[in-house]
Amino acid sequence: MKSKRITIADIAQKSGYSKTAVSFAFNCPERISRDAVEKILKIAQELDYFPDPMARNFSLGRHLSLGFLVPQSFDISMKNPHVVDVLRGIGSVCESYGYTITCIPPLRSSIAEAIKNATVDGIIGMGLEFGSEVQEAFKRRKLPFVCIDAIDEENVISVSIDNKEAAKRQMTEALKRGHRKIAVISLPGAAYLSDNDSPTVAPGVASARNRGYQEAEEEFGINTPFKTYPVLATKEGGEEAVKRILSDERPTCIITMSDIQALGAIEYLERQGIRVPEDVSVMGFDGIYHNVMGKNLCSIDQRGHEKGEKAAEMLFEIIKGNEPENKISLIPFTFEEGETLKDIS
Amino acid sequence: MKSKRITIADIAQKSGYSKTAVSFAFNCPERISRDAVEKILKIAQELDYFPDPMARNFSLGRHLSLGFLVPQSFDISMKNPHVVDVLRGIGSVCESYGYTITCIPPLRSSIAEAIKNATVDGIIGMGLEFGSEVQEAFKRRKLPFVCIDAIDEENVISVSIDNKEAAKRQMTEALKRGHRKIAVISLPGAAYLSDNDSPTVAPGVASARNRGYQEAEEEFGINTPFKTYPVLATKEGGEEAVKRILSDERPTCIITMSDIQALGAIEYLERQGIRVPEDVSVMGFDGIYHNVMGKNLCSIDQRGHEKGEKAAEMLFEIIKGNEPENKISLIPFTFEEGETLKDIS
DNA sequence: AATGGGACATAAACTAGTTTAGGAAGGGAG
DNA sequence: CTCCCTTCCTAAACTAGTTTATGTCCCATT
Repeated sequence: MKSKRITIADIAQKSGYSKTAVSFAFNCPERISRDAVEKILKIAQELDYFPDPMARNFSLGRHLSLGFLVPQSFDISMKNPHVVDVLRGIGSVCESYGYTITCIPPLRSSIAEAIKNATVDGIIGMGLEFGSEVQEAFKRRKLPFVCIDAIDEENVISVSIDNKEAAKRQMTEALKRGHRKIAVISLPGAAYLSDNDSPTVAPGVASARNRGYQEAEEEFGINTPFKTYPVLATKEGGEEAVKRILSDERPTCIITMSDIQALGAIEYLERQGIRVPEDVSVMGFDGIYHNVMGKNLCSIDQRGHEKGEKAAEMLFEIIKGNEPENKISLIPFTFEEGETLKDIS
Repeated sequence: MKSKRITIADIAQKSGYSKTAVSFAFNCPERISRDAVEKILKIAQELDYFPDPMARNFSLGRHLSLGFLVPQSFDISMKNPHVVDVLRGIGSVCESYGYTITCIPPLRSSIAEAIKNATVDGIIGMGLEFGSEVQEAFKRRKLPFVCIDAIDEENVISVSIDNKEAAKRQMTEALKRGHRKIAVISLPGAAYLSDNDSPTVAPGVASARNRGYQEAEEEFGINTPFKTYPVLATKEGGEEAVKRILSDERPTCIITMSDIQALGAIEYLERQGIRVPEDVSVMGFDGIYHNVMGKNLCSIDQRGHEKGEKAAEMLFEIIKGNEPENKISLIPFTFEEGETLKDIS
């Protein structure tokens, strides 16, 4: 007794018209007599029929959806407001195009598997490792693709800020204020692979930023290099990194690669009775928290929303068939003054 | 010269096997000789072929994606961390099922249109108005459907906290601390339609909460009713409401229906030199901000993540064909003490 | 030699729409 | 009366896969 679903053929039969006529009644009523349209729609109404959008999209060779490939598990990714900001930017563009946004988490722990199964017109990746399986998956699917935060990667259309310059600015601001003992809370995974680790892996934002930090130190003539503590871009990551930092020599300034790490760091420090910025300065990165524990967070604003918007717009261009003239699109960043960075000079 | 895409038929031809064999090679290699599988996969590799997931899903009558129907525009919705929290919960369940999450914004400003075009196996709606077109759209699409925050609505499978009780608790805590001049920052849209406004519209969370506020007042024998200021659940909404509140008689306590409204309210108040809680107390609702301007925000924690998880799990049950025994699933809430609510008794 | 079973392969139908190419009918012009 | 042009409509092919029902071949039993 499983009620087979009603199709265009049923409506055609009941109405005495052809499938073509029914299709036209829904999609281009002007190509058919007013009379026929009315009859067909009436019968459709009676039978609670509505054209199946998947069959429709399949037939038309489209999906009406853009994919957002999240770097880690969905749960972790969405805990980072910067990722949410980017998604929001993507979403607002999709909305204006009448597209949905498909959030694509790793499938069976594999990003490549997820790409292979994605039913979308194009994909925006963020913080992606370009391992060979991922490249292979994109190659086979022939899916238009834009990457956020994948500078330095050849042949990838990407959107990001100038991470090296932003990091250089961050470090410079700390050095200008007299800080010399500086710890860096960094990012995990591909992000800290150096350029020559593997030719198929993108160096990622972290190594670009590390170069920026180095350049700043060089300009100040400093040769005691900063120490890095790579952790996930989560509050817990920030806490964990601070624990490790405190078990080493205490720095005067902690530079983080993510506001949410800075949040975790500051909360942990204050719980330990270490005041920010009186005892330790902290700098964020992202520009998503203007206020942390009652203090304005000093940070780099990298306009997540704009990054998302730009990536989505570029992707729509590619889907339309227009290759963008420049592969790398740089979004301007700004340095955000804040109370969490103290002048100790 | 438009290169037609490679299909299973091309691989069948080149390999000398049938379409069936190619299909089996990818999906159930054990049903075909080892030899055939190898040959077919080799040719597929050479031609950069991979089965089209949309055609696959279409053929199998599934989508491998759950829809998340956002209440307002995507941009506004995602600015509210509570919505993000819910989405995160949905996403983590989808991820474990190997599903993607399709975020569905209104299509051409119409939620009904969006539903009609959604290519998903089921939909989770949040804060939805059940206007007749929306009901009609669901009826026609025969899509499994779970609604978050739609208590009181008959025949809808829903997940929420007990909004009336939560609000009653909120108001009671304010009254217990001696507050008598109380302003309520409420929610917009369907949310403040009373029960008899229209039979096709869900009364929504706001009216349930209003009943809770009233009950609390009655228990305290108060007959000067609280005044409500309905605005969007955004920071800007909170600011706007406070402006209006301040142009009326200044209350001793502002109860909001959303933490993000509370955030906007507190920031605006402090910018005006009005201290929280010394001059005015503020209560949030959601339990997403533990810290606002250096103060612990007093709020109701409604476990957005759990709401999302529960809704997704129920939806997967329905998709499997198991109707849930109880239509309404209540998630427990907790009252969060905080420094923004002062005892003035 | 006939029978049975397992392994392997495939033709054809099926998913639910869109679209192309063309046919039939009717009306107006030459 | 013929020709042509609309208007209205439809058969059949097309989207790219899966699946059912069947068939063939080969080998081991009776």
